[in-house]
Amino acid sequence: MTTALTIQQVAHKTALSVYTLRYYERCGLIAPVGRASNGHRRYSESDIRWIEFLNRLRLTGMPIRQMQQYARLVRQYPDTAFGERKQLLEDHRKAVSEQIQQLQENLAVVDWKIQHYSNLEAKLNEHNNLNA
Amino acid sequence: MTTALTIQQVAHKTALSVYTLRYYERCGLIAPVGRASNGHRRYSESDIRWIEFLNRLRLTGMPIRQMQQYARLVRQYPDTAFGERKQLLEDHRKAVSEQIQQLQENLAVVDWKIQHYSNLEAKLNEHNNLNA
DNA sequence: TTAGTTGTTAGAGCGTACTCTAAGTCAAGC
DNA sequence: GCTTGACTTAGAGTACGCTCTAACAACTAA
Repeated sequence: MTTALTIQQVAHKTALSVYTLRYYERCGLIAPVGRASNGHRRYSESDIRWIEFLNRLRLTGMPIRQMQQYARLVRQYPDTAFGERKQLLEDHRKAVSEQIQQLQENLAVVDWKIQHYSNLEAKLNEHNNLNA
Repeated sequence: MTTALTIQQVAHKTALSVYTLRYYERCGLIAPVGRASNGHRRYSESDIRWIEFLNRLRLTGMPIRQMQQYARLVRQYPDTAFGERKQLLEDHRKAVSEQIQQLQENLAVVDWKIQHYSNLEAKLNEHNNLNA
């Protein structure tokens, strides 16, 4: 028996809103999901795996356009053309690595500023002590 | 002699657009900049240092609201209350560190997928060789 | 039977951070 | 004097990624 989850359950499981799940389906990020007899969506395990991977891409800042391109490749050539998909992911990995690098460099400057404030505080205290 | 730069020059130097520079001034991120006799902005070196630090905050993803709060503190208490500013930066540093952590974790999953595609490609090639 | 819950759709609205437009000013060069 | 170009302003427009609304459908429990 395969578990078929409702949109609410998937929203909880993936930390995406039901709005977002429907939105992603509308714009082709998620292939049309199966339906129960009443027309309600029922997500399969493979739907959920796909959504979870999408979410990884999203959380690394991949724009929706690029996720759409990736989704298109997967659907168009399910069992071949890994190269193109791999290339897309590798380009993204490179971009994210560079972003992490940038974040670390900029964070170092913020750290420097925090240290600067610590020094100023220390001097202020010293001054107060001398005048006590 | 202090160098006083035009908005164009500052845009080049900081990699922000002239629109953005004016926008930042409008919304209080940058204190009103000095003017030439013709009303054109002239940025001082300390203006530029401030803009460059703002840019660091921006590039680490600090929202404009928070930068406004920081700017307000700096202008309100220029020579005291370092504690509050320091706290703001420390909170931000924590948030950015966690974001970097998250990015690295999610990137690891992307890496795993890339590796997966490499393996599939290798199998595909092997198969083709056997049938050659 | 009726109220309540959970879903459906198309399409409108929103928050963020810019980005651009329109109309005008000012100084320099022809 | 006139054009050109760099600037000014207030305010409108844009791109992105959701987020919500309105109107309706289907099922359940009282």
